[in-house]
Amino acid sequence: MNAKETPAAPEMGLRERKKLRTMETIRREAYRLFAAQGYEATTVDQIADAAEVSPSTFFRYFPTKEDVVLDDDYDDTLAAALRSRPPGEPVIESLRHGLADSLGRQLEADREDLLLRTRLGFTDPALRARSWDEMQRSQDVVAALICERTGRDPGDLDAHCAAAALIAVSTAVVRYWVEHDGKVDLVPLYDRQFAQLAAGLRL
Amino acid sequence: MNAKETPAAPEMGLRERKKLRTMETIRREAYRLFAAQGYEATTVDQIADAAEVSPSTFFRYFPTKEDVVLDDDYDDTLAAALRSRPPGEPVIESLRHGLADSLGRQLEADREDLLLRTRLGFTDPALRARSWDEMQRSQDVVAALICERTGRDPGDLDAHCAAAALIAVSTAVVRYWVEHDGKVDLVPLYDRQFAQLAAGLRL
DNA sequence: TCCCTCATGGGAGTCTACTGTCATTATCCA
DNA sequence: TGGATAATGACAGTAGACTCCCATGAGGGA
Repeated sequence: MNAKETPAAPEMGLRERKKLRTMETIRREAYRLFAAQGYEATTVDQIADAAEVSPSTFFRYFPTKEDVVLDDDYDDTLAAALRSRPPGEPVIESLRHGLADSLGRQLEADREDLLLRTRLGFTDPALRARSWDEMQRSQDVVAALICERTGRDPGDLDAHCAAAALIAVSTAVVRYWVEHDGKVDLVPLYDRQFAQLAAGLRL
Repeated sequence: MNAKETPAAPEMGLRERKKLRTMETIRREAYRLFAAQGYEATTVDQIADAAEVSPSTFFRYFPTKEDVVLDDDYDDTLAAALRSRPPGEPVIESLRHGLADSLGRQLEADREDLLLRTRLGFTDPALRARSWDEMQRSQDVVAALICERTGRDPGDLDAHCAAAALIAVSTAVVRYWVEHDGKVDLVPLYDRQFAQLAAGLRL
């Protein structure tokens, strides 16, 4: 998921403001096309056309087509959110709050955009690899937190499995949210499913 | 993961035996090259060369390069394994046995091959999308089983979250196995981690 | 205002997955 | 053994991602 671009600080010149605008336009048009036709079916030329730039310019802004859709710092956000929780708290609680916080903020800011991007991540084959990577990274962040708090060494299997379960559940919740067009409230869903996990999945 | 090809039933003619052998050769050489240079870096021409066929022939056997690495029926196997368990059993138990069975069989048959393919699925960016899909399908199979056994409707979030957690844990276990070069015993790891899940991840 | 820098467009070119066609060669069957 | 059938190879061709290069024109500083 993409961090929102810092919107045109006043102290920068026309040149840089134009560059920012161009980048935003390219990204916006790309997402629009991806949503309408799928990622693979959308060519760089189409994106460039829609954004009214040349294909050369597209590649000056984004080294590859995939990069249009990349978000490097989601797990940093998550890590930060987690670190702000009291160290004595059960990990599952920290994560519940951490996710609610970071997602909540994004939801208020960009609801439609978030929904669109998340849906793309689930539905478009070529983008699922990306989502998987993000999931893995989040999982590693959570595993690291667990190890840190409980004094295990970083490769500990228990920690990684717990992290995997937690992240998988939150992903499943988000998937449910996407499949219901964002018309359900995320946070109570999280609460319930995390509680189920803590209770040991009696099924 | 690919099902092992049924190895040349005696009743088929030379033609078909040759076809099977060609297909196996292509796949084997492809995996060898993927392991050595990565998936993206390996071209179809290289695979064809290594398998001593023309590129045309490659595409006659595999519609796309990705298909070389595809396994359509892993989740069928899983579903079958699950269905063979007594319906009264807790789902977590069924899955534990189902996975141990199906994996156990593959382990005895193709240990090295399985390790190689699984590792590729984790490490190669372009193949991770595949792995994700397989995970999702397995997850849906498990979710379906849960719904079936507990009389929920198929979209039920509780069921999907439970399935997600279970599959995520088994994936994490397999990942650990791969990262330790297959030198640890899978089954006891499964047992322990599933037990942790059932106990509610007290961390 | 003048010059410098830098974003841009255009075009030519590469690489690789993938398609389609046709002649050749190997198996199969009567 | 001979004719039908099926597998193959060679070749030409398309499409799309990505690179390189060069001319042009729009900001920006003096």
